[in-house]
Amino acid sequence: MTTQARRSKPGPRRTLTEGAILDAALDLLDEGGVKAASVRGIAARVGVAPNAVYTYFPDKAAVVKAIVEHLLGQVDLAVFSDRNVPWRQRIESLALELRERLTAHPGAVNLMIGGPMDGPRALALNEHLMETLGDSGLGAAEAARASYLLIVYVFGSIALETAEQGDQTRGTSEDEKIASRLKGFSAIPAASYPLSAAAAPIMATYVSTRQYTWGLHKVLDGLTGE
Amino acid sequence: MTTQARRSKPGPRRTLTEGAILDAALDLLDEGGVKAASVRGIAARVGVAPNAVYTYFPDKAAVVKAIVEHLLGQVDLAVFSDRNVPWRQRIESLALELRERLTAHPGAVNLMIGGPMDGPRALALNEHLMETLGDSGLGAAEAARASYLLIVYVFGSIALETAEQGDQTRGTSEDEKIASRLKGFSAIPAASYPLSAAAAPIMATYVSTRQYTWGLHKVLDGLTGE
DNA sequence: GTACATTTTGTACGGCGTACAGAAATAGGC
DNA sequence: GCCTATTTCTGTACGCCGTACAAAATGTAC
Repeated sequence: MTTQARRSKPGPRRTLTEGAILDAALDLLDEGGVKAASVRGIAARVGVAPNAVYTYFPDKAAVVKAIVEHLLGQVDLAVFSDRNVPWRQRIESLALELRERLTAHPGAVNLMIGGPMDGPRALALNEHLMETLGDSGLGAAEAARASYLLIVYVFGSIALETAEQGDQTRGTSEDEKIASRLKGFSAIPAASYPLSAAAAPIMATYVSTRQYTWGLHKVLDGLTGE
Repeated sequence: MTTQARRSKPGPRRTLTEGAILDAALDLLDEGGVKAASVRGIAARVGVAPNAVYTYFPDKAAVVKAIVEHLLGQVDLAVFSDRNVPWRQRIESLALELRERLTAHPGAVNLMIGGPMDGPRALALNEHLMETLGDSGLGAAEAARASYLLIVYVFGSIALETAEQGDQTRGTSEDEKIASRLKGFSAIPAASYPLSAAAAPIMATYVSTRQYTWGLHKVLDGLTGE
């Protein structure tokens, strides 16, 4: 160890870290939605000139990618790897965990869907899903297709859920959201859309954990042929 | 008809129509992605000053909403209402039609997911799905939940599909897209992600019609408890 | 101490959505 | 057939965005 790998670069020490930038970006995302998470906004929050951000990330797309990876990295896949737990339950727990992490930052899921999810964390998630589905007795090819179906369901659900809520303040409880939706649905003309008007109380609950798990169960039922 | 309802307003005649603006916006969306579909770009294409667009739409969000409705309006739901056709097949045909219409304009589905889909066309789609699922023997509440599950699947699939393709030129065939994806997957380190590396040929086909219908069948299987 | 690599800032460019005021064009009331 | 009210479109401008470029400040290695 004659060569000190660290402490090698010349120039002033950095005043920030990538993590601090990502944290600031997430805060802004939570407070003001996607439009608030601008490079200039991030820089202002961490107390630095706008272009200083480009020392840490080549462009804004890289920041977005890093946020996505950061969020995916927050879910500890090892927790859902206990083979003593039935595979269906492991998948359900993971799906619920993902929903919780991502709905905590509305607008974040839109960032994910904006570009390809090809980072290492996304890959690890894919790997984990295929591994778990392998335990279900599915062959390798079927497990792969099935894991993509699950990814579509999870991210599609969350994306639609946050989209339907628009810019609604984040602090509201699930019951409040449902009540607010139901109120909006009262404007549906029953003459033109009788089934929708009648189903308004159900449609209001589309953004609930119950609907999420209900749909997940149907998907899993379809996968296991039952 | 003594009262001419039309030809009533003062002021110069309009030089454009809402439709012309939407067509221009869709063209730009196809050619240059979401960023190209700017108000200024649209105005330039139809040969008008940027702010003239605001005569037809109150703001850009309204234009986006109109595009979404325009696209949804392109699918003629009546075609999928023939009760002589089994309900599963009707849903499958509709799902395929939606995918075709929306993947024809990559970036458009991101616009849909960006905000709530509460326009009349979206409502009509929901109504149609609930009606069709009613034919399957599901109760009203289950049919409502099931239709949302289908919407999540359809729009989630298309959103992920267009996202994974990034800014890939639109003209490429499905086979070319798959080949390109497979090439990219060869970079997956088999040591860290053995299952994913091995499943690369399957994962490459995630963006295919086959995967889309495969997943749809699984969802429908889950819905019918088989 | 000097040379060099690196971080941060100041400034600037082009593009965005859109607000505002004014000019041109058209309808209805007299 | 003028007058007035209303509407459409343009010119201009503001504040925001992402980011390129050059210079200043700061650190390491020789």
